[in-house]
Amino acid sequence: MKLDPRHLEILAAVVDNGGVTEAARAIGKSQPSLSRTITLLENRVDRPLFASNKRPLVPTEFCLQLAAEGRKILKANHAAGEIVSSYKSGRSGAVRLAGTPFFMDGVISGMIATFQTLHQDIRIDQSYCYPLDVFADLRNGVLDLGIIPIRASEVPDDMTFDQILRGRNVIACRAGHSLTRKSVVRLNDLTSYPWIAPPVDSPLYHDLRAGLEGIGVKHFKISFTGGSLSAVINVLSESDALTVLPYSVVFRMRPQNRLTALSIRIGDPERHLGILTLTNNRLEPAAKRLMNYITTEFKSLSAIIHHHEQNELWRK
Amino acid sequence: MKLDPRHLEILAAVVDNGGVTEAARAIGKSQPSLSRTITLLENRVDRPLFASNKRPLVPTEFCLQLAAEGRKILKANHAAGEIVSSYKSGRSGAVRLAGTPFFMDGVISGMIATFQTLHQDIRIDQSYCYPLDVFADLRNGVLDLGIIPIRASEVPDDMTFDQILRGRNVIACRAGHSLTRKSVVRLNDLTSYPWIAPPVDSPLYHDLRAGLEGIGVKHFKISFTGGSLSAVINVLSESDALTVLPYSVVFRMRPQNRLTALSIRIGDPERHLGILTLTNNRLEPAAKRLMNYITTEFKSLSAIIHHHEQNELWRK
DNA sequence: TTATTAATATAACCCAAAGTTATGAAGTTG
DNA sequence: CAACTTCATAACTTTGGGTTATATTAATAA
Repeated sequence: MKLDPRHLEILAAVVDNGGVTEAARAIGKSQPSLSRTITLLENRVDRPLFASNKRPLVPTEFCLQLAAEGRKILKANHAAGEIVSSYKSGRSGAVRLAGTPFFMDGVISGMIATFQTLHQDIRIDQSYCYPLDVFADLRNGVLDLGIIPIRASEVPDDMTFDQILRGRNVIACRAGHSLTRKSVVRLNDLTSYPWIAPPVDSPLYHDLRAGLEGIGVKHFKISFTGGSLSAVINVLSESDALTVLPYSVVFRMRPQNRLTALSIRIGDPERHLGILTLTNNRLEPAAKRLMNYITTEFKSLSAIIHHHEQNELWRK
Repeated sequence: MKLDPRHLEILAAVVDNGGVTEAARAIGKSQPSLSRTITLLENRVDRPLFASNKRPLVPTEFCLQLAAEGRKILKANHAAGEIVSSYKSGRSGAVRLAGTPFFMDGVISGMIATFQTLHQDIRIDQSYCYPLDVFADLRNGVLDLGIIPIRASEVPDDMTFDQILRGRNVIACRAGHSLTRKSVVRLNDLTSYPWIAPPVDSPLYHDLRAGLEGIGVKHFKISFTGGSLSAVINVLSESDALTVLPYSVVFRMRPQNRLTALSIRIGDPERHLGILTLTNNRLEPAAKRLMNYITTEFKSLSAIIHHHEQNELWRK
């Protein structure tokens, strides 16, 4: 005997409200509607649900048992509604984001941490990849947000790019490096130190080569390559090696006092950090929330960096 | 956000069966029907339930959460179905029956006890009343079965009477009463003992008066009246008093060896014990079951009584 | 009993949607 | 890329839930 779960819901409402009139008011339907549903259900189960000829409807034992099941259905259905609105409002959900490793580890992961203290029910799946992979993953739907440095002209037609930070790479070295004491850094200074290279397929690596060549540096020795940001930082801070890093990453590590940036800009000044999304793929509210959060965080980060530059770095 | 519980049921089925095709087979509907339900639900919740462009349908996190609720609904609904078929088959239910107190206590209650060991899920609401009340209670639906002694001509038009035992009242006294040793009981013998009268509004009381007057007894002293069967039995067995009881009641108490019946029939030979029901009121299967049980029990009781009469009582 | 009141049942209608079959489109697999 | 499987769409029918208006009926008061 297969029943309509809606009928059981209504039955529960009628029993719990002591009659069809009240129940109708309670669930926002008309009295005749409920009345007929009850009759229909009675026919289905081939048995009366309420004592006949009683005006404050008095449920039979049988009816009470069914109503109990109806109550369970009502409860589960309500829970489902809660889930939906929780996702709708972005209180729950899952966001899949990916980005270049050094940015992710150096800046984004910290932001994600604070974001998650605010939204425990939003799950974040973070992965690392370079622009070309981000394009592919966004397109086949395994990714919601991509955080990458890119030139405006490189943004594919089907994607939207929201810039969050002006791109700027710097040459980084350990705090207290002898180069930091020089007021002017010459090319010779750069080539005399070993270099740590980011992963070879990363934009940073490209910037390293192109940037150094751009300022006339042709030959330089690479002492270490690959690995994660923390590996690079470790090597960098324990040696006199140089590397190229996004300035924001260096800036964020300022409190640790392990590295510093030389006042030499390097890399493509047209490439900026931003969030890449599929234009036609309406974002989950949760993803939108995270995106907004990161955007505003970067706004204040930019402001602080700007302020800092005015007061300290360039005054040196 | 109010969802259709049927949609959640179907969602659960699809998730649990790994696709619409299998789910459709499982719940006995067409594949397009489920497919469209899913799309409809997706529109309602304004969010995809399955990853797009995947052929063995892969549910989203969100979908899984909703499906979990759907599973609860499915379960409750199934339980409701079980309740219905349990009532349908008469395995569960409630039976309200009433009858004259002495019959109920003396015969019926014992039968109910054994019936309930067979059907624990059938609740029995027993009460006591006399024919006129039984008529009324059957009519206003507070009673399913009435077990009363009645003449065929007295059965109301709207009721059905199924005889279960030929009526016969006897004069009862304690076992070992001096009257039992007399081969012939004369009127004088009857009037010289005190009488215990059943409740004044009972048929038995009427039988007592009418019966004694019928055989010429005009004056007799009543030493005790009212109370329940057990009170009457107690008084009867501790004294030399006489009373009128249904023979079946006396017979059933035979094993206790507390009372015995004199070989004098008394009362209305046209009035028989039977089960009274409303003709147009289809009985609950549970009630029908109890009715059948009582009927067959009485059949064997009659047979035993008959056998017993042939061999013992009337041979004295 | 009868009149009043409140609750429920019925009627007649409309429309959303569930069910169907037939068919098209899109992944998956060899 | 061809074959296969699985899902989506189209077009149509039918069920039944929603509505308002109205009739019944039970409880209550007079």
